[in-house]
Amino acid sequence: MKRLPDTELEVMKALWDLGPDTPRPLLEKELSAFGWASNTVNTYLTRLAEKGFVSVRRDRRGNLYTPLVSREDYLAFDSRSVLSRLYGSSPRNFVAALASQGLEARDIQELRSLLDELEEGRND
Amino acid sequence: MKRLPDTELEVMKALWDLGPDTPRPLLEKELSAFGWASNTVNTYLTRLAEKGFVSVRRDRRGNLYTPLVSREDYLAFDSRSVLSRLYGSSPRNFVAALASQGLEARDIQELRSLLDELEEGRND
DNA sequence: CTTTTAAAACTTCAATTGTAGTATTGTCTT
DNA sequence: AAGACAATACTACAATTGAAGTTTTAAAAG
Repeated sequence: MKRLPDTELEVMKALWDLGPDTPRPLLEKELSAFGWASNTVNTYLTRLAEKGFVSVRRDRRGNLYTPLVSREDYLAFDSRSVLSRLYGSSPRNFVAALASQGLEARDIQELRSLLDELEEGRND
Repeated sequence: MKRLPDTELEVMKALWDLGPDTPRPLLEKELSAFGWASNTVNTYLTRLAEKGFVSVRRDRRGNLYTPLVSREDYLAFDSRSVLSRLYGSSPRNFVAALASQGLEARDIQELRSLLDELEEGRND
């Protein structure tokens, strides 16, 4: 797997939200906030297809796009990659970097309950 | 602040480890594992200087390089940037993505004690 | 003071990314 | 079937990145 550039990632996020066999108009609507020309979205989709991240299926009225890499798989890859690049592969270091600018109480609570869940699973 | 490309980041990491006024030979030794030509390191340093990430001081025997952005500041920026790009700005989501591939018990312990420290600070 | 030479500056080059224009094609209308 | 039109494909182009070659500079050796 390879890290995707920011723009292609935004397209993937839209596709993950919209599910398989997304028609182009729907996708463009989802991405409208970026203000990209229609051709621009086209380019990103082509590149994602070349990289094996989406499949394209031809339909009478237009193409249908489907993500070939799941959000979960990409995030698993990306999060590890981030961690090793700058944080010595230590999750603690990453959260500490975040916390240096202050963390919301809610974020801390969420983390804590996630850790609880993780340890639950471990003790089965 | 702006995210740095991978190679320039490696140079910054070396400079952060070596401290201010690092002479070139020392820096290159630190980076030797990458197998870059000496000229290549030069290029990266020039770019980092243009971007305002390092300062260069001329000395009789050669240049001395000093990081202008601290590791702490860069990590604080980078960690937030990562979080917002893909994790809905939720630290929990990031750690959950990591955990989907399994987390070491030690990592969980470290996170937990970090959270404890963070809440200590908060209750002063 | 000239020569050598190591360091640093400047130049180059291909691949990737951000962005969109032009060309083509396939479908719907008449 | 011919034309209109919209959707897709192909081409373009500047900026950035990864990498290193060539030129200049300035210090050390004679």
